[in-house]
Amino acid sequence: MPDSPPQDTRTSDRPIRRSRRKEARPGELLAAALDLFVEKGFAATRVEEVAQRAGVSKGTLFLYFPSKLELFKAVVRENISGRFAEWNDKFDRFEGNTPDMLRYCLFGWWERIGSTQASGIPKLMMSEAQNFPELASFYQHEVMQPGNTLIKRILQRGMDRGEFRPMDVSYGVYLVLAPMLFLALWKHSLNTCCDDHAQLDPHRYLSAQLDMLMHGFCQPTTLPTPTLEHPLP
Amino acid sequence: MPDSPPQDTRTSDRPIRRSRRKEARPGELLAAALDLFVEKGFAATRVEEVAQRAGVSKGTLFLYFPSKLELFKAVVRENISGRFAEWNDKFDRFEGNTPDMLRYCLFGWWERIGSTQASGIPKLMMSEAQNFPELASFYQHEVMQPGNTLIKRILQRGMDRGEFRPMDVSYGVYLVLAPMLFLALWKHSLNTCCDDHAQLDPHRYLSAQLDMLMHGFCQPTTLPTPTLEHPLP
Amino acid sequence: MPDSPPQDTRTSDRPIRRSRRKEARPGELLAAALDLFVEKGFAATRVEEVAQRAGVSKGTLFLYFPSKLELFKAVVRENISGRFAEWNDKFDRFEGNTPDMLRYCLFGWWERIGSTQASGIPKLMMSEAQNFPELASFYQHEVMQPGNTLIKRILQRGMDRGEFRPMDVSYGVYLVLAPMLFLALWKHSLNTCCDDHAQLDPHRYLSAQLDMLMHGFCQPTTLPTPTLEHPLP
Amino acid sequence: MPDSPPQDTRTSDRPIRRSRRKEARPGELLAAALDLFVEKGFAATRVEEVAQRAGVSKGTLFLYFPSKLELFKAVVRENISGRFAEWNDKFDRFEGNTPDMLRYCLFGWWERIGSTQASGIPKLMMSEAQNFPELASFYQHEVMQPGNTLIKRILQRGMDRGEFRPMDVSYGVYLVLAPMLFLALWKHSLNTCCDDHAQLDPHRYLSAQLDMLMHGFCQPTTLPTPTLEHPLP
DNA sequence: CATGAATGAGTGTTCATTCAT
DNA sequence: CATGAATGAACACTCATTCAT
Repeated sequence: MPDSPPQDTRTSDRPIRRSRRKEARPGELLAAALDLFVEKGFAATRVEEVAQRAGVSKGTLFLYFPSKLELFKAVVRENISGRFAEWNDKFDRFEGNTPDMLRYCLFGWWERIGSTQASGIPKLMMSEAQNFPELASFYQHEVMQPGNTLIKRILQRGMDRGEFRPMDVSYGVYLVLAPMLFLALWKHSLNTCCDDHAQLDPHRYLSAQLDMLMHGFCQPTTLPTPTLEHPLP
Repeated sequence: MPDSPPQDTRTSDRPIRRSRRKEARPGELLAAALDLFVEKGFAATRVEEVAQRAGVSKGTLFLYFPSKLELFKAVVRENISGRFAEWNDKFDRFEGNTPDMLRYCLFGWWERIGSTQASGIPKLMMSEAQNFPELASFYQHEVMQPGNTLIKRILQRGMDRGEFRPMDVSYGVYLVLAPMLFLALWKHSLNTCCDDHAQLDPHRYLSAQLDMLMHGFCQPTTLPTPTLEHPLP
Repeated sequence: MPDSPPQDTRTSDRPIRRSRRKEARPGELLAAALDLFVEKGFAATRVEEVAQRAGVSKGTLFLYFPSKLELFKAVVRENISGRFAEWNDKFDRFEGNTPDMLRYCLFGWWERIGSTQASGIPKLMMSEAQNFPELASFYQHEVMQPGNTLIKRILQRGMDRGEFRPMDVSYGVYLVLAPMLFLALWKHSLNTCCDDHAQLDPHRYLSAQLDMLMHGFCQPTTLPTPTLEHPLP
Repeated sequence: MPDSPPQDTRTSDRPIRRSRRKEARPGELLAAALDLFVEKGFAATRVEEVAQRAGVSKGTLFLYFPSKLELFKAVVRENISGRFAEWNDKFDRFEGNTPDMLRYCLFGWWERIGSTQASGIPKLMMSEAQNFPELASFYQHEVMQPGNTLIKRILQRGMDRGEFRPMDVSYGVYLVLAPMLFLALWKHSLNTCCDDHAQLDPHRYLSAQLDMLMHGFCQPTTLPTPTLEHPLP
């Protein structure tokens, strides 16, 4: 998410439409593609529908993205991988205790990704990875590895500072990912599958899961005060 | 742990030659279909490949199943919905305390479904439900509803017997489903996505999750002794 | 060009239509494909048109040939490469003098290939080889090499028997190919380009070219009596 | 052998700036187009690539040539048809004997066209003519007819002067064209098809073919001394 | 009962041509 | 003059489903 490019300054004397076009087209296509990929999956999404929803023709789409696969990669970069730089930065500058850091991380994820359409991408990958090896390896390198590394760094920090008990971080990662994954799936699949749409309050769910995690992770001395006495209403 | 296979009892009263034919073909087809649906998903599985793997021709498949969709339904019935009768039975006859019942339920699920190919079906539904509404409503009625009902009955039993605190069962259901879902996804997608194949021991994972659940569900007095002091190695 | 396969003997008691179908479909497709490839070239020929002309649907074509490229290869094998075995055989058993052999070779080529649609294939390759490398290497291995080898064997035989002067056979090959190529091009392109359709009698043209060749190739002693005093009417 | 380039004389009387612009762009485009048309054929050449190679945008190309087809026509005019005026002139002023004239004609063709990229155009027409009727008729009128007429005039001159035997000129034309065509094809296709790149020396090939032709065309009295005793090394 | 040949609608991608800037 | 963004028709190939044998 770089700021708007500095060209804008010398753009000022040019007609606005032209310069905005240059930004607008791919953006609209990426948004349409995100929606459709999340709704239907990679294979079932037709490029023509993406183009239509973005208000352009099929040919125009291929002007900006050389293939459906590259379009998908661009969607992932725009919505997920692009965020890791910022998050790693935040990690480096964070000064509080590690349980707070973990809490901050999960809630931050919810704000930026989990609560948006982007949370549909992990769901999508679950099923399409097998059928599109190139997609799988792309996602592995650009999302899973940086994400896992970030979580592992948090867990390691906790252990280094004596806040967390010694643990196998590559296992701990799963325990952190599980609630995120569940929320994403719930948002994009479960609630449309289940007829009684029990309202699952994401913040409360995350809080409860964090509390549970802390019981497993933390030394008794640093166990944070549970925000909620018990996670069930 | 699983009972002796129930087929034997049912088989005795059927004429042997005819009935075995009728079972044999569909049985092989269902097995092949389960494998392929789980591996590739519903849409990406080609009926011809199912037929080939079962050793019959494409035409023969359509002799037994009028469409790809019906084939899928049959797979689900064979592997999941067919089990609910037995489980509801067990529930009715269960005499122990409810935490044990929940534990028994999760581990039983793991033995019969979670550890088998059948656990790929929920993963599959996550993505295909949106594209095949008839599939979604079928799965909703034949799997989600009976499953949720069963879990709700357990939770309700716990509350009725004073073992569980009062709770919103339609929310509690999610907390029970979450670890099952996570294990299924881990088995069928995550471990193939993640490069460092951290060994996730399903039994230990289920135990740990159960302990966490119990902290949330149980009255302090009935809180079961945690099997593991802490869930991390 | 193998004989009809021996299965035919046990076919006798089967309904004729079925067994003939098995032969008929690919045959009709190959014929239609030959016509269209020769008329329009490889790239410009649409598989759907091939199918239509053969009286089947597009899908059926792909039932017999996995791709347009393989269809083309099959056309070439059916019409050209398949003949080389027979010709090499004839060469081995030929007992006359070499000038006669060469004459026999050129006229034989005209009867079997030159005068048929198949003579359009070399023309086609001239232009498509650059754009379809796989096609080029296929043609190189299955047509050019065997063909050139056959001609070189003839030239070598002539030299070995003292009928031909010593020569560089890889150059001599071109002199033999040139009139064949010209006839093929004339048949498939030139006569449609030229408005005055001067009738070029292929037999007379070949005879004249052969006489010219013999003046170059032969020892004065074996120079065959020119069939025509001079090649021009 | 070629004269000093005639452009210089024509250029002197034109205003420099404007005309150079007008020539420069189309000139680069025509050169790029010739290369690509010859390499890939008419249909397979993309106008965008032509523009790129000429260093201009696709839109600019269409500024100078209203369509791909007109671009091709311009290429042909620039490289082939434009030469006929000069050649007819030379014919009118030629004073030597007709066999020499024919020899001069063939070698002149080789210098100006055969040895350049332009010799790829006849090859190209062989295949594309069928698919682009407008192209075929253009080529027919602007190249084939003038070319054939020129050759016919030479043959007729030979007959009129008693140097050549009486012949059907519309057939004789083919005998003159054949070696030119073969050389052009060899240059642009055959040598890239054949694995053993036998070096074909164009001058020697033309000489040999001319000698052969003379045996057919000439009255014994005017039969020119063969330049080479026999055409094979 | 079993086969496998036949179908045809559907999809990702290319490219000549147009036109607003 | 020059650009390059936009278009949309075209095409190879796939696959669930049917049906004659």
